[in-house]
Amino acid sequence: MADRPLVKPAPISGFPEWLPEEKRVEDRLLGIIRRNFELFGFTAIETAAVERKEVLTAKGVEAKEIYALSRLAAGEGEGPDTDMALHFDLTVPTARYVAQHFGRLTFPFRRYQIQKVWRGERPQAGRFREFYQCDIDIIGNGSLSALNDAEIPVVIHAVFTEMAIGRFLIRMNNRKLLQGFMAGLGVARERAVAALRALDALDKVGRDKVLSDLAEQAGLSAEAADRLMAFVTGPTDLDSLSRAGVDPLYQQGVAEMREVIGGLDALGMPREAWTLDLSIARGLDYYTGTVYETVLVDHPQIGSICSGGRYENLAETFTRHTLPGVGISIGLTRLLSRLFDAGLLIPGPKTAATVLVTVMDRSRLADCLAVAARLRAAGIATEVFAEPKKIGQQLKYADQKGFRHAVLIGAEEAAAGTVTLKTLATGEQATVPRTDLVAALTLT
RNA sequence: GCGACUGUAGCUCAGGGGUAGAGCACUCGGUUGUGGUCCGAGCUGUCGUGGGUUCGAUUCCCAUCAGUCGCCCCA
Repeated sequence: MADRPLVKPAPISGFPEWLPEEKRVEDRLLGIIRRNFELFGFTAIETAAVERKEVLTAKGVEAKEIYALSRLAAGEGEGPDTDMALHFDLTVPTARYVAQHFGRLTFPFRRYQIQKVWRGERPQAGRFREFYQCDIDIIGNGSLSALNDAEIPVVIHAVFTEMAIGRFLIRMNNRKLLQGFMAGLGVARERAVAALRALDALDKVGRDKVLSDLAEQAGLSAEAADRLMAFVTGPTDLDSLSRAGVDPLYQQGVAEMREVIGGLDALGMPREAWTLDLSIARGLDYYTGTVYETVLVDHPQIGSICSGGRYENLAETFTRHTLPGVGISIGLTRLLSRLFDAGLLIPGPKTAATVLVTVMDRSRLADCLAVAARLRAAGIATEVFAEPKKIGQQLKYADQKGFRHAVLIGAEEAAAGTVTLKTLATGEQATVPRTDLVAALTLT
């Protein structure tokens, strides 16, 4: 037996696995997300874990980010390769889904989607190769009102408020402001992309570094870089913004922003929950208007926990219909791992049950099982300790797993038709008639 | 793709050319039906893998694999 070779159980980097008490926390957060998404009228869909490679690469995503599928061995006359790969986000599958089912969907289409995605990246702190994304998107047919851009952060606000993980801030911007402002400065389009990327790092690397990046990597003149920096760090009230540029694209951005802010106020979004931050650019270049990024105010090192934006034509690679959309994604796995690391979330019980029925005397096992059955029928999650061990060990088990109550049934209780109900946290014990046990547990 | 660091008990880690140790965890006990504290006893290892140097390697060297943390990019 000792000589039997073992396969060493080892973690695979970037594929997190939670312990039961951690998974319970994840499920609780998933429940909050799902409930709030539905509260705003988003309906769940699920797409396959795999897509055809040509679907995933249509948007110019780097191929090394994508895990492709192959079989370990090929059958007769065929190769091991397939044309399938694991999806790396939920936006591309949704675009394909919407184009594919266009005729049977009703627009504006509001869906939410909570699934794992896979990315062929090098893992590091808070960065995984398998993780949950929790997406909402609203997709219009031909057009989509800016009121939708306002509703998205309101949903996110509801989610994070209920999660109670500390103060958070939803930072918003509109890409047309940056792009229009740069057009006004005479910055060429291909340089603007590099400039947006440099700007996005502002609060990470600081003003001086961004200025030098704007000059060296985006090729902006010193004057253009200075004016861009002054704009981005300048006043963000709508009147100031309106005066800051005359480019048509810029003015369109101001108008959209005005509509979004009006919508936020009308929807009852608290002013302190969001801010207009002109440095938010977001890396993905399919965003064309509003962009969002959410951070925990007291833990900026955690980084963005939720981000998204508006795209003018979501499914252009799959259909000739014009389908504008706006959406956002919560990176739940990153959020969870960082909240655990920061001690902002502390795992609780290791069991889904609240009551452990102990077995003191094996000859009375049937009694114990009957009590458990009655509790379960009343909707109280209950476990029976089935191993022949001493009562002390059974209580130790109850303590370690985090049950709230233990039920003890010995000779005295059996004779009197009662049980002893012990509250583990306090050690308090009460003698309760069996017929009152459900009521006693429901009250506490 | 680039760089730095780390692989020794279930976990966190110490050690060091003569086949290994601590703390925690775990198991049992401290008599009858009571957990979290305390005390006692016990169990646990191909020292990541392969090769080289050596009388001898877990220890030194090389390679490899794995992991952690940065950069890039992003959730």
